[in-house]
Amino acid sequence: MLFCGNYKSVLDFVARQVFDKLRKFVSIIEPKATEAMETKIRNMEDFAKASGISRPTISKYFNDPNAVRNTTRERIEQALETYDYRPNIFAMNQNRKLTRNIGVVVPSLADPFFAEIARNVERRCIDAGYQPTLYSAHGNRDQEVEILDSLRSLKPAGLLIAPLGRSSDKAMIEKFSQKVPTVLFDSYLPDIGLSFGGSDNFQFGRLIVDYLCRTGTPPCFFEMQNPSNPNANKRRQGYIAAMEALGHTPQVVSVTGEGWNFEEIGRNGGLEVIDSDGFPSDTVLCSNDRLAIGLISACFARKIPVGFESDSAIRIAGMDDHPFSRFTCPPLTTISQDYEAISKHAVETLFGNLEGDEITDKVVLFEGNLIMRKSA
Amino acid sequence: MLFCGNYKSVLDFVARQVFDKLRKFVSIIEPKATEAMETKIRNMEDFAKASGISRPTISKYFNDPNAVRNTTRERIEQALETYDYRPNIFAMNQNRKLTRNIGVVVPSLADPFFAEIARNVERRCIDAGYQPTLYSAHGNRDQEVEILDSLRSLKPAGLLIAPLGRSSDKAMIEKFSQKVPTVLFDSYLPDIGLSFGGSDNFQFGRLIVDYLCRTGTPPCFFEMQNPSNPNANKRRQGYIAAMEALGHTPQVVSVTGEGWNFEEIGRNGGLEVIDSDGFPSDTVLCSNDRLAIGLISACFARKIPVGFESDSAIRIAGMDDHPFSRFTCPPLTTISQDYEAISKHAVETLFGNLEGDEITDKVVLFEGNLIMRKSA
DNA sequence: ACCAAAATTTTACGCGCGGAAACTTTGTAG
DNA sequence: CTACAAAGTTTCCGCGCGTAAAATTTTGGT
Repeated sequence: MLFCGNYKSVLDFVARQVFDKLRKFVSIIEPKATEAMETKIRNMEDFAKASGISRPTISKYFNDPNAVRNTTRERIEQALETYDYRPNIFAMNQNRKLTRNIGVVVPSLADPFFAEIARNVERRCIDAGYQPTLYSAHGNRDQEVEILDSLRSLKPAGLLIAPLGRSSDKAMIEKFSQKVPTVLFDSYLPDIGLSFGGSDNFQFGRLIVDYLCRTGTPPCFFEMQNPSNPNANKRRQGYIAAMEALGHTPQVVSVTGEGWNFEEIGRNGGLEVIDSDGFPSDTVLCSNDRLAIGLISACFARKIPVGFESDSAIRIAGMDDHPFSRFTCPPLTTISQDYEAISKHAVETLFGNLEGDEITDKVVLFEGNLIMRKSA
Repeated sequence: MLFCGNYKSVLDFVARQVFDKLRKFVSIIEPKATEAMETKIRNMEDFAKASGISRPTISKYFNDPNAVRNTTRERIEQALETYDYRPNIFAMNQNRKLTRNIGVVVPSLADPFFAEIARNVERRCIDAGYQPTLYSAHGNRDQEVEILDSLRSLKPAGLLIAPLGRSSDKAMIEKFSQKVPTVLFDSYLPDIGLSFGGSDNFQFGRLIVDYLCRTGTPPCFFEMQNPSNPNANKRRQGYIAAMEALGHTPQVVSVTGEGWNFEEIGRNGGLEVIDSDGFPSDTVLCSNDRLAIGLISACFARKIPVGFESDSAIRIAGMDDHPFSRFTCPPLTTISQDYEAISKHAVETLFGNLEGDEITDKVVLFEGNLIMRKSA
């Protein structure tokens, strides 16, 4: 017999011959083989040895499975199933300039709206092969700063942040965004980050004012005096513009209150208004659903029937399509935010940029949809 | 002049003399000094050099600030302010057997109850000098498994988990808890983890049944047919025991529904019951507040007035003191869970154990308080 | 069957820190 | 002042992996 070819193919050939000869003993051999498999894989080197592939190649595979040849990838993935090895993420991230960590920051997780959008964003990050870590500023400027501060040491590949808004430390966020690719969502901060994606809050006003005027008395606008969220201002402006376009006089009712307990503020503010002069219109458009929930609660307390039916005394509408707004009494008419579109924009813009795409739009606004329920 | 003492004290002496001579130039020197300070501290070695303390001591300080002498700690902390260096957490955790990472896992962040308790737990971890990372299983068994799986690679010092409950992969959690100190909260899994702390759901039933019976018709019990959370069973049992103790016949109304959309389930189930035979009592105790919110919504849809007043047709009570339950129409009478006590127990038990304390109680139950509002 | 291009292997170094060992300085007590 | 334990310093090694360069092998197409 003549051996031709490189030593590897010769070895392959010999190995196959030997294995065929030994096949009848396979039942005896196998227990030993599994025993050998049990030898703990402690690091990439062990795994490389066990899988018969060099460590640098394994390393390449974990950084990008497509960076290795198909056949190699298959061999690695097969070995991976056998030995269930996973690289030490601390050692990985130590030398890598760019980790696959993504910081996800929202102003308040106690607000189901943000909980929902955070969930959506999180899922998308994981699906894209990144590792999101979720943070909530709990409505607090210092905590937002603290989060960014501790985020630095995670060397994140990117940041997806819904800023607190007015109370954010904009300089801090801007500084951070210059080091780490950052995409904003929900709440806009001028000239910060790669891009911003959120709802067209101005359009919200037009949409719902049109509807409310078409079906009854033109609405007044119910809001917090010093809204922490810039969206509230856009919404007020949208309301005013829409009213004026229709030839009505805008009427804004501002109530005091600090912080993020919007339901509480809406309720207390509502009670105050009701107990003094009352609302200037029998239709109240609230700056957001949570205020509306509080206001509905206040109306109930004062036995004022809410709804669009003839036996009702007041119509109330909100904005956001908060997860709970369909369970208020009556269910809340509102404008839905496009959760999916917003989270999709944020994630895809960030990852697109990380992979070299150009940013096409600095600001992307998504339209809301009118959700008609019983309250207005 | 004669120099006596070791070379360090001599140097110190000389340095002080030199410095005093140069004091008048301090305004000239300082810019240079700050310039020197700007020399980027890239690692612990640089920082050690800059602060004039050896690297191993710096290392000790970061692992436990109390492990170094007071004067040394002050010097380090002063240098820390000057140079704002922070150790590379990846390099730190690579060699340390025990990180300061704490995994915090809740079944669903979209539920404000868990959002709230998670916030509480998070805060306590940070205050204790640990680094919590928050995860939500989103009501999904696979995601819970996935979280624990990816948590492994973070080498967490401990795990604080509110399991999904019935649908949890108990074997997985148990296996995990044998490697990582684990404390359960909210939802009990027998014989898993160091300790469990949660509400005494059995007592909830007694408390509210007593109240409802004292003030009106004995309640029926409204629940999901296959509650994913074991607390629901305890609550039913508590209801039944309390009713029997008072000589009443317990009546349980179970509605179908899967998942974590409790409001939806409560609403649909409520509509179904109302539209067929109606509830067996004019007082309905709901297994949790979210079901109650759904039921109130159903009653409103059918124009059934809810409340304890004479013009009402049905009384509804819940359990949890959900953040929104005070804004329902009418505000929901319920049993409050002791968020503070539960999170405190979880955190303190875990950290106590990490620092060598013995576990005193495997199971700790906290009593709820009756929150009387208008709904019952 | 041959050859250039692509992929893999070999070899070697470094990241930033933890931690051990042997030694020196410091603080405190007798 | 001496003695001694505690704290700090020096020196060294290793963790698990990224990454670069050079050598080698494999691949795909002619």
